[in-house]
Amino acid sequence: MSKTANVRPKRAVRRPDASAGIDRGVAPVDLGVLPDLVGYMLRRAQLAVFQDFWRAFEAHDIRPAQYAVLLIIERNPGLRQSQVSAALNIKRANLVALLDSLERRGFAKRVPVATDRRSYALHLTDGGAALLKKLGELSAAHEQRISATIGETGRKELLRLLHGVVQAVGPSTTDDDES
Amino acid sequence: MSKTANVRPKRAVRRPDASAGIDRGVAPVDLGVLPDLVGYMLRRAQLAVFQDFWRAFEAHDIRPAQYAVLLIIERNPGLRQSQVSAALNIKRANLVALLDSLERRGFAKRVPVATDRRSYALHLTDGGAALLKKLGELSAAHEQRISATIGETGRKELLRLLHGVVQAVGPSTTDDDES
DNA sequence: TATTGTTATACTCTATAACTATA
DNA sequence: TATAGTTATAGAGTATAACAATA
Repeated sequence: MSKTANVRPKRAVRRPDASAGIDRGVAPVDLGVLPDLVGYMLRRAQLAVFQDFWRAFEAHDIRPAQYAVLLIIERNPGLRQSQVSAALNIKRANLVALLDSLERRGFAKRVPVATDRRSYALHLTDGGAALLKKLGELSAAHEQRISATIGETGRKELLRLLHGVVQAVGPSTTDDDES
Repeated sequence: MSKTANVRPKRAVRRPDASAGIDRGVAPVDLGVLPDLVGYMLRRAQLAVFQDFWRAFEAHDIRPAQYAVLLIIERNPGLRQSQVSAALNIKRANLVALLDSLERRGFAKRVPVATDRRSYALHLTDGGAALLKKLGELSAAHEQRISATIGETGRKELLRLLHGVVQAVGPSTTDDDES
């Protein structure tokens, strides 16, 4: 342990006798090892990326989880709620309101299944398909904005590393299982 | 490394001959482009890593945000709450309860500042310093668990890419500002 | 008896406004 | 007037338990 990366010389907490802490710049706070902790940087990066995503999808009032659900329904027409729940790590109970919203807004629909009247087959509406077409463009631009900062090579490498972390460190929470 | 990645028995969704679909086993859900979206993978990775972190720090009942606050106080003794707030992207209002908890448990303390009676200088207690020493070991082991999956080189590279993303895509929300 | 979708509920995080006591 | 810390509150996101209908 204690590779103790860059030990910055602690910047004196300059504090004038009156007020005016620092001219007008950034806080002189030393983050220490935090920037070297994967968890900390993952959280910061996730917040940053989600913020860009949110801004891009704001006009359509679609959030990450909703986009993921739409995408998975598009790719797997007829999917059941429990399957979406398991695939995306969303509790069955929490998926209900999300789908209610998508259905109410005319993007997705629940179709009764003749062979199993407990469940519904999920499908996109024409409006939902059209929406996804537009969102796909916004998503591509969003990804490109990321590529613009770390390069497309860096983006691919980032994805590769994230997959490695996910697969090994936390193979997802086995989802929904309750009771 | 993935030691068999213990795949839960996951009762095969045994279902009559009705809707054939796919045989037993894992969910036959196609995630489509989701695994190629940085935002989606960042979220999955963050959840996975935080889960490992949580398990590691569980015995001490310390969560990521609390650990970050303790670290930053250790590195910058005498820091004001507003500075911690700005540095860690935690709203001033939300920092109060967090510090109350750390203070109540004897890990940190608020020391009145003679020159400005509105604010407090934050310091670790001896107990807090001792705790951090122990937590540092757990944190190092936690990072090593990540290195074990993508290699120490991969971990370093991951950190580099995450920094790139954070700096360019979202230089943090300028924090607390309200009103 | 087990599963699907559902409701109700609770707990954590985060966000905003407004208050106090200082400055 | 502006700022530091605080309070209260609201909103997401996520977690569990229990129920009805169905398998």
